[in-house]
Amino acid sequence: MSSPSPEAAGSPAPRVRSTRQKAAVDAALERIEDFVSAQELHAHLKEAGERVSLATVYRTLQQRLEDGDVDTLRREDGEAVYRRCAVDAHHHHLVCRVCWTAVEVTADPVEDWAARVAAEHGFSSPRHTVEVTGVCADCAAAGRA
Amino acid sequence: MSSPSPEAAGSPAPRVRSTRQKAAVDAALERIEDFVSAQELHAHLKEAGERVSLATVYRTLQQRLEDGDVDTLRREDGEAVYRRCAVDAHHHHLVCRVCWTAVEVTADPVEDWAARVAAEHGFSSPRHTVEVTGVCADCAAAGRA
DNA sequence: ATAGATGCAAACGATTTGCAGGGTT
DNA sequence: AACCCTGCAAATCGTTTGCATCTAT
Repeated sequence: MSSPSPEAAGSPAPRVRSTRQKAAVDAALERIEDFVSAQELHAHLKEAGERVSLATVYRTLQQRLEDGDVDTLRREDGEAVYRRCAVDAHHHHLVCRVCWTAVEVTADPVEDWAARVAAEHGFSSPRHTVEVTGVCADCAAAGRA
Repeated sequence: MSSPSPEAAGSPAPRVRSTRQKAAVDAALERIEDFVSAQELHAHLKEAGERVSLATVYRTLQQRLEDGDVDTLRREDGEAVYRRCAVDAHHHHLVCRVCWTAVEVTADPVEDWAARVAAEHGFSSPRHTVEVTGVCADCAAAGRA
């Protein structure tokens, strides 16, 4: 369902071109350490004199996302925010009980909770196991639930 | 900054009315255990023959949210999903790896986290397993660690 | 009778996309 | 020259809101 991997035969070389606007977006992402929305990033660029259309900002962010160069998450109001990727913490898996598809998820709240309860009860060297399963959207839609 | 608390003098009684549509929304929230978006909830109602406008569903959910009757979070695509604040406090155990002493602990943060990650990724019927182990204070003191 | 509630449709704000022209390779 | 990329505007989509009407109280 993703990354069909490179081409089979002698295929068309790097099909992605480097342009002024992409460089501008990358530079901005580099400069801004926090999470920013596409709109905010666009405003930053405009303010800096960089002329890049909002559509291009969205398209570039989408690309960076696919390439795993940026992280994204939703703000409470639903706006998506991005940040250049800083690979971190250990994660757990959310597994579909039907097709066994697994999604990586971070479990910071759980790590914290585990450490806390252990500490609260005087336990040392805490260790934990966490497993979350469910029925993924595809399987549910296909009635495979 | 909120809930100005009841009225000072002899003021206008309960200003919120109970209506057929609010009851329908509440019933649906009661019936549906997982997180649902306003649109989905609206579809459920329509399918069940309940006639409630989408706008009213949104307004009612907003109210329930302000009253703290429902939880909300954003799905990956930015759509907001809601769930009646069910405090189904089931508990887990903290086990000593040396003497197998077990302590009951509540894991609300974990329950919430599990439900949240499942919802955020479109998984339904979430289920989870959590195990925390460590070395209890006694065993550690006795050098049995 | 009165003020809150509802339905409908228009308004909104974020994000996406079709299309024609422009720039990179 | 070939094809990707960009800009612009129109289209989507979830959610909010104005307004006339309805109804619980």
